Amino acid sequence: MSRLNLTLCTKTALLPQTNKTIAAAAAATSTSASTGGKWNTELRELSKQGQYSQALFFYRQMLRSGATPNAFTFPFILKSSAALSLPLPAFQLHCHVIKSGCHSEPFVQTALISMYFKFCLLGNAYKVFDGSPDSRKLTVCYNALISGYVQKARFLNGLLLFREMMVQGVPFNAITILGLVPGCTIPGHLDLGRSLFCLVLKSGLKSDLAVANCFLSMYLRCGSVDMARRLFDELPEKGLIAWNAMISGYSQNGLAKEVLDLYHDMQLSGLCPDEVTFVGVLSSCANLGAQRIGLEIEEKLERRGFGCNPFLKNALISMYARCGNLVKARATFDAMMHKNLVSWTAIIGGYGMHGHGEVSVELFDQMIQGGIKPDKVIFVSVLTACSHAGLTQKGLDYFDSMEKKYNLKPSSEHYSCVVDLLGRAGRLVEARKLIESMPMEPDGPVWGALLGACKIHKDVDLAELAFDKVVELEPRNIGYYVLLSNIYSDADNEEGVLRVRVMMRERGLKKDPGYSYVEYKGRTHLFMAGDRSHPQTKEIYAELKKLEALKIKYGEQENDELKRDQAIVNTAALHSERLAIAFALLHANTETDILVIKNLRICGDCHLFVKAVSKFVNYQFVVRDATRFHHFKGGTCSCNDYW
DNA sequence: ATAGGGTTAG
Repeated sequence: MSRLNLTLCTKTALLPQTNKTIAAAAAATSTSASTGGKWNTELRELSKQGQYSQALFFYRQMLRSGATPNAFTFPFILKSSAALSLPLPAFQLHCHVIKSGCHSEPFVQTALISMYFKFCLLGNAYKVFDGSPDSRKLTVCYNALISGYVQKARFLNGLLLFREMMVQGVPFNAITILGLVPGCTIPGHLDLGRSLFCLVLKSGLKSDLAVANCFLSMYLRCGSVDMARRLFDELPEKGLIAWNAMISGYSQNGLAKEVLDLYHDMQLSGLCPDEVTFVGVLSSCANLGAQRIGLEIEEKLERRGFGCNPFLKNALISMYARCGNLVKARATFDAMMHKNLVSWTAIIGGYGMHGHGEVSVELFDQMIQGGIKPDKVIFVSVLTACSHAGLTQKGLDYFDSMEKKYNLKPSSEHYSCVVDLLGRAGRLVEARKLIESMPMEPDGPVWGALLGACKIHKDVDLAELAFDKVVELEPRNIGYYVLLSNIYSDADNEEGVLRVRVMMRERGLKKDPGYSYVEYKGRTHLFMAGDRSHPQTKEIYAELKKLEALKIKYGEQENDELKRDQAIVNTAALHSERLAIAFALLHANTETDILVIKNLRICGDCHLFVKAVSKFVNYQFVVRDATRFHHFKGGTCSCNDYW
């Protein structure tokens, strides 16, 4: 009889229909009511598969059948209750634990502790730990407590407990470190992270892959990219997670080129990228305006069956939006079944940065109508959209609604948006008043927004005030010096221009050396003026010569406008751009090619240069600078301003 | 058999 039961159980456990599983298992076990064993096996399966509500249901059946839960039952049940965010059963379950006399079992205790942490009931969690003298000898209990405190932003409590462990002589293990280290990412604790790292090196845990990955992501989250890279390079074996951590860490720190290089290296190493990898890579494509790589990745995603991953969908929306392909961004967005706040933020921000503020506002209202609650991040997108589209009143209304309607405290980032909003509209006095009314200390971007507005509306006096403030806060941000210098220059104030220049020299600030880069086959190629470091330098310079030759061919034509362009090809753009374009021409050889070039100085002469070159070729150029997308085709250019 | 953990979008 009992053998028959066993087969029944295992068979049904494999069925996807859980209700059947429960019924069958319940029927099967009802004959041997007092032994918890088969119940526990079933509970483990349900909990493993994430079917938590079924697990709880099953537990109730178990009690009804008269079986007694034991120390092997509760960990599953407590975990299920925590996963379902049902605090009421949590207390009931705690009572059950006590009733069945399992409360001093270490595994049950740990499960109780972590359950209480999931419900943010830190006091209750600590009481479980404190209430039993044995728990102070157990690594597992400390582990649960430490990781709980760290996850609930109580790093200090976690640290104190870790110290207590050391003092008491309780051994720590890899899990202890994994729980504690993420807390070192809060500002000012990196040194602590480093000491922990030393400790781990001595303890022999360094060979634990998870521990190494944990430190890796700690460094990356703290912005210590170089340190992270060193650690990464030293890893004896790099798993997928290490690559992913490094790639998304670069991506979050704005090192988009490094992301693409690393993605390339990863493929060379024979590892297969997964969803997490692609999220990081796509977000870097967005930053570089590298739509073509983005498109390739989208194809790959479809092939790999990652088409439905919401993280990836959102990354795609953002990538297309930031590359200026609003049509595709919108199509991706519209096709998404379950749009979340991030999806909305991406599309709203996309329209905003390309000057379609009205669409952004419309979408935002639509989102609110749909019952999605906005957060601080989306307000930044909406406010920026309003200011770039000149929707001043609308923006002010939204800003007002943040606190009143949605109980969101504006951060200084929101203030800088509104200063920008007012400033662009020429309401400089109000902008300044807003800054003075801020509940927190205004930061660089806030004063910078005012300075930018002064440039538009030619207010030299206010500009000087804003500059004094912003330079105090960000003395090494060269952009502000350039801005003020331009303001003086617009006002024909030669003395002012000179003063700024002297100031820059005294502080040792130099304009960044000009560089340009082109993306090609998943890699980004960087060129500086006079650069000969590229492996294809020879060919590139040859191509450049051919470009010069074009001018001769061109000069034969009798057309004034063309002659002017020819002169520009000849004399204008800086060397780094020429190299980048020569490289691009060298490699592009299909008619549908779109060359995406990110260029920091696609202004004036360089703009005309690319325009002239595009007359000679069948390719399209998309050049992205700090403020616009420039789309060159057949000698014409259309610009999509962000602003 | 059972807890605790490393990588993901705006």
